[in-house]
Amino acid sequence: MAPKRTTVRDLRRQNRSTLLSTLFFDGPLSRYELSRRSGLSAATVSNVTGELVDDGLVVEAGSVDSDGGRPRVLLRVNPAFGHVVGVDVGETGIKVELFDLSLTQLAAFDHALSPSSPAAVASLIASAVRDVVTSAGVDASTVLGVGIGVPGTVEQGATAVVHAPTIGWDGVRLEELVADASESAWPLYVENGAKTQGQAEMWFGAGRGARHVVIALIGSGVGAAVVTDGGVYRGATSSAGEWGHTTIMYGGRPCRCGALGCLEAYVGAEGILDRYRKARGRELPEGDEQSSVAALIEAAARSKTAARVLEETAGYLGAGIANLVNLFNPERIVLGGWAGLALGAHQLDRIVAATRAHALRHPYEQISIQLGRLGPDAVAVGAATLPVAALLDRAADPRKPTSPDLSVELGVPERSTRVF
Amino acid sequence: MAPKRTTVRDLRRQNRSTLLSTLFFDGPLSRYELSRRSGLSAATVSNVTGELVDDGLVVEAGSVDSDGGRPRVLLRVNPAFGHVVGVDVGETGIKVELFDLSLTQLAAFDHALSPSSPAAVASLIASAVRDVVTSAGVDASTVLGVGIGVPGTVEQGATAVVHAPTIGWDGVRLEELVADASESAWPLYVENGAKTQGQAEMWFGAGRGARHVVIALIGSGVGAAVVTDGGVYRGATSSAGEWGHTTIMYGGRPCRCGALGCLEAYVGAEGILDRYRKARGRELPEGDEQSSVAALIEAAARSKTAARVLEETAGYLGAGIANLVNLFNPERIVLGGWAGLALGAHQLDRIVAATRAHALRHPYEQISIQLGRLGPDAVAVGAATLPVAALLDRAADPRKPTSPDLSVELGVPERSTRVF
DNA sequence: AGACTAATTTTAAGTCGCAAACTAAGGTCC
DNA sequence: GGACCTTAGTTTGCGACTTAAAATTAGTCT
Repeated sequence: MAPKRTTVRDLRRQNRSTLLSTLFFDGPLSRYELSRRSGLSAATVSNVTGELVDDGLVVEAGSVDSDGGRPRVLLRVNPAFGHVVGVDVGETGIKVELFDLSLTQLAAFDHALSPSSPAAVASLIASAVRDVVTSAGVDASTVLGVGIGVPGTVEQGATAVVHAPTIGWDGVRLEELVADASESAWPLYVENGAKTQGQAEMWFGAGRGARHVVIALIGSGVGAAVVTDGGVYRGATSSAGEWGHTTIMYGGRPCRCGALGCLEAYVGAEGILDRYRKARGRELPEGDEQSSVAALIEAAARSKTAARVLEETAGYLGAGIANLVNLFNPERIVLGGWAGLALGAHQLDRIVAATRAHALRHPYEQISIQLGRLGPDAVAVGAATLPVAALLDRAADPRKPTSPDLSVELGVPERSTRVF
Repeated sequence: MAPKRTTVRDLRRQNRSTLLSTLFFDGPLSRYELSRRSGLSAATVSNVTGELVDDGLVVEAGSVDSDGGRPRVLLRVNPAFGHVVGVDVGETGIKVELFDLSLTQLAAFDHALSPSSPAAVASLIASAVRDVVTSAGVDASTVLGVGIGVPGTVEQGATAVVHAPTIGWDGVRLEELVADASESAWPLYVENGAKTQGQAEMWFGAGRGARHVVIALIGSGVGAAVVTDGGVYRGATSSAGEWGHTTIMYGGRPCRCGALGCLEAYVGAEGILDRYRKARGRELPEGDEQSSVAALIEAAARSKTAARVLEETAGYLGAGIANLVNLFNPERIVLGGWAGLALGAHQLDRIVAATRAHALRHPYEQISIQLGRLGPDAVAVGAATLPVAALLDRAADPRKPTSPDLSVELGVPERSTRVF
């Protein structure tokens, strides 16, 4: 409630952050160009970049002719300033990947995960992170933080609390568990996997350049990451964006969440296959969800039943997307997730048509609907962006608190929420 | 795209704004208390408030004993610093109200409005504003701005463009039309009526103190104002929050927007009455929508049909609210609009139960569902808050551009978007 | 009246960004 | 090859800002 005070020190912090972020996203730039883009005077740019270079965050990267004058010296974020780790906790396994600051992958580990206690998962995460760091020959002290994407909602507070019904977690203090299981005191960032995947699409995929985007993710379940004004929208307790459990057919099919008529019950892989099974009147061939959905799409070329199920799916999905369009008025919709990409590849026209039929004309005219561009590693990459976002936001090593006294006074360790 | 530069001047502006806003919302406060709340040093508070007093924005307001020391001098926003006008453009008439800076109503005019051209409406607005100002004996030069709430979406840009299908407006540049029809050059703020009403509930009604709120408005149509992080959410082109036209029953009742199964077709007054008509099998007695809905609610005590229609309505409405809960994860839902208040008064328990049935447990547990507290003037009051918000945001007379050169350079006149 | 307390104001110091002057590093022209 | 131009980046001097500490002000208590 207390409005945040603004001191003269925040100026510099903010300008550091602005310049560092610009360098990060828009590649090597000269000081001159930085001045032009940020509106800051050349003098200030010179000062601030000087500091950033002294701190090792930024390095010079060659120079470029300048139409008959002193050549411009290019600056860029130092990829070797530090490393970040992204963890994707899935329902059947965990992925751990190590990146440098430019999010170039240096090493990756996969671990199968049989259902086990949160503490066991936490200690697996801790040891896998340590392994991936040592296996890449990276000095542990250069790791700036570890981002963890989990399949459930994450309450951000003094410590992150995870609710993930699909893996039986309810109120798991994952951040504490992992910290206890680790020897190193790397900052941990726990976030919903759909949100980390969305962030990855924003930074490196189909969301680049836009400020209002909804990334719709369809796999076995259905979720969404809502980006408003360039930042992932979290709501009051970080569980915003539960698109899969919005009602699209009042009184309709039962959903695994217990309610009736959720979107997920119609367009989630499980829902699609179940509808196909019913329409077909007999069991599907054996196989996991991904291959069954692929088989369904392939069958649509010959089978009227399969084609009709897919058409209906496109209709439901379009209506669901239209709801997002009407409520959030984004400039772009990104359709992702393995099932979303599969459906999109064969039914995008139909999906778009159904969206148009259900959305209001004005917000509909603003959007473009695109397929996601990132592969199955997007959750881990997105998780790894979390410590990077903290770095860009503070323009300083995220491991050192800006002002220890203040954070004690506030009671809650400050954590970045803006990401872009 | 260009990140905003921050200069040392912005510091003072921001601190002025912080202190002025604190005084506005939290009533008379001493400098000492301001220092405590803002975190600013006593010296800065003294400096800044001194300026604000010199500028006439703030006045002293008595003093309070201080347990045996120098008494605290209370400060408050000067209600007489200026006046603001709120206009509610409805489908059947316009309301124009004049307020002082503390949003105390000084005068009000109502005009019936038969369907007429946008230009005619604009000139009626212009003359009604002039009339209400002169009739209250207020000096025209003290009017800080005019807020206009309209029944449609408003694209905010260089000039506001209104799309309001219910009154036949499509792409009306209302701001320009009103400016042309006025002699005075008061700043105009055009905004969707649901959003202004939501803002009124946030400042003075059931939304006070919360930062993530959805104000659901049910009248003849259905809309919502979504407040995220204390500010009204607008989306990419300001048409966010079109809750009424989200699909809740795929393939269901036709809606006046042309789509099938919109929430509005089920819980908007028109939709309710139409469903009642069909359930009853014969025409309803003559009467306008408001009295017909009142009659329906009254009939529910005796008539099973009427009771069932209301129950069903509560069910649909609860599912619609649950969608808002799942997507936005607010801390509070405010149910408003004349039909919303009428339904809420008699069916709140049922609505809450239906919401619980359709929402995910975690976000559901965060919310409280309340009835709106403001009456039919809320749209006009909310419209009048727009120039006040601009004043608080800039902590300076909103009629004078902060820096004319800069706004020319930017191409677009800066307009406040944060409101709280 | 004098001591004491607590709210403001004044003062001195340090930070910040900016405009203008200045330096660096290259090219062009003769 | 040297005078001169062009463009990039740095240094300098200045005004604006916040802060901590000291001073002042305005009451209460004995």
